[in-house]
Amino acid sequence: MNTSTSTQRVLLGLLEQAPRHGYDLKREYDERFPNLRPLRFSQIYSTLARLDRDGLVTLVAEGAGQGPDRKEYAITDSGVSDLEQWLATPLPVDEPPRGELFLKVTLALLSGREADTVLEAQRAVHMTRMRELTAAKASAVREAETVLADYTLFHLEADLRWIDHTTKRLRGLAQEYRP
Amino acid sequence: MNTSTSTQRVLLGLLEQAPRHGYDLKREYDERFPNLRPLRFSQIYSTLARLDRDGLVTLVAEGAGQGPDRKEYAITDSGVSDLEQWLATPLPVDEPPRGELFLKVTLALLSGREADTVLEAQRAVHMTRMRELTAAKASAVREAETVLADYTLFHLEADLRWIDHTTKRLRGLAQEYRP
DNA sequence: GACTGCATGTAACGCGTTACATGATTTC
DNA sequence: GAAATCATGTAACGCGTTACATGCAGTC
Repeated sequence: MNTSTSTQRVLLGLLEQAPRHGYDLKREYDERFPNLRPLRFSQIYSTLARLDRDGLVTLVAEGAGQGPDRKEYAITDSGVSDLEQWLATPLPVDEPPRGELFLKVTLALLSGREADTVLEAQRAVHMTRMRELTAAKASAVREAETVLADYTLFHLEADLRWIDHTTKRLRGLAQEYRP
Repeated sequence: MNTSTSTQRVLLGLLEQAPRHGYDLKREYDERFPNLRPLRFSQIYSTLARLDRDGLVTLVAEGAGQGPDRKEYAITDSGVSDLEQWLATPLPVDEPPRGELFLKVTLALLSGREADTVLEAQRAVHMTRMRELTAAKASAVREAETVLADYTLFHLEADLRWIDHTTKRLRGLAQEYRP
């Protein structure tokens, strides 16, 4: 079962700590990962349903508890080994990039538009965002926040380097596309 | 109409050069962007159908030509302005990251597993991939290839920096998660 | 007659988003 | 009694993937 994604694994990881129902999972996710891509309720419930169907998770209690009916799920053995395997396997690094910025530049050049301004505009947005993030990082309370901010900052920097690098090569690229 | 994605825009961009049918679009994409995420036929056809439905593209000829029936599409005025707006608008840069590696480290720490080995394993994979890409870049024929390789290389480097950076902070993070 | 290449799709599924529906309990 | 919070979902859609279906034309 190597098909599931990191969303499924987060839920498995949280359920490994203790059985929980969907609402609690959502709250704990929001609390622990406020700066990661948010998870909606609907996504949590549908992901739980799939995990259940695939035997990585089991319904251990239903209807009990205060308030409306709740469904408490627990991780299964096969869920634990799935999680373990995920942790042990590095992220794939050989996937071809989406290259949205590259696409923009290429399509601009192909159609004889100004690719320069595309890169300049992106550069400005990146600079602004880096300043924001640097400020946010300085006032961060938890170390996890700064570590995550650094992740984004490093990649924004990588983009900036590429933007500058590519700006210098625009003439050569243009010739390649319109010979 | 700001909803469409870069896949839609690539097709629009190619169709702006000349009307084409799906099969040709696929071939031209493969030729021009062999190192980007591949587009399947099914995706091209369904994307074309959506573009048609949204008025960004129009069917200009059907059935004509040698071989089986073909459907030739042309970009519309509204398609051109969509493309232009896409080129003029920088990529959003304020979206929260997916942070898969961050998630792995966090979940490892939460469950008392070795987060160190997670980062080490990832580091090794990254190093290997960087060597491969550097070699590929050296033997690249087109400048577009090297520019795209640089994009990936810069981001692999950013990941590596983050991996090293985070490795040094593991103790602090661990304390934060298990107080 | 079989195979390859050309050309177009459909079906089913995964994952994600937005919007909506349903009820029960707690609080004012 | 109204409103907020708790808790669970469904429906419809977008985009992407894999697998499968169809049928024509030219080649061996």
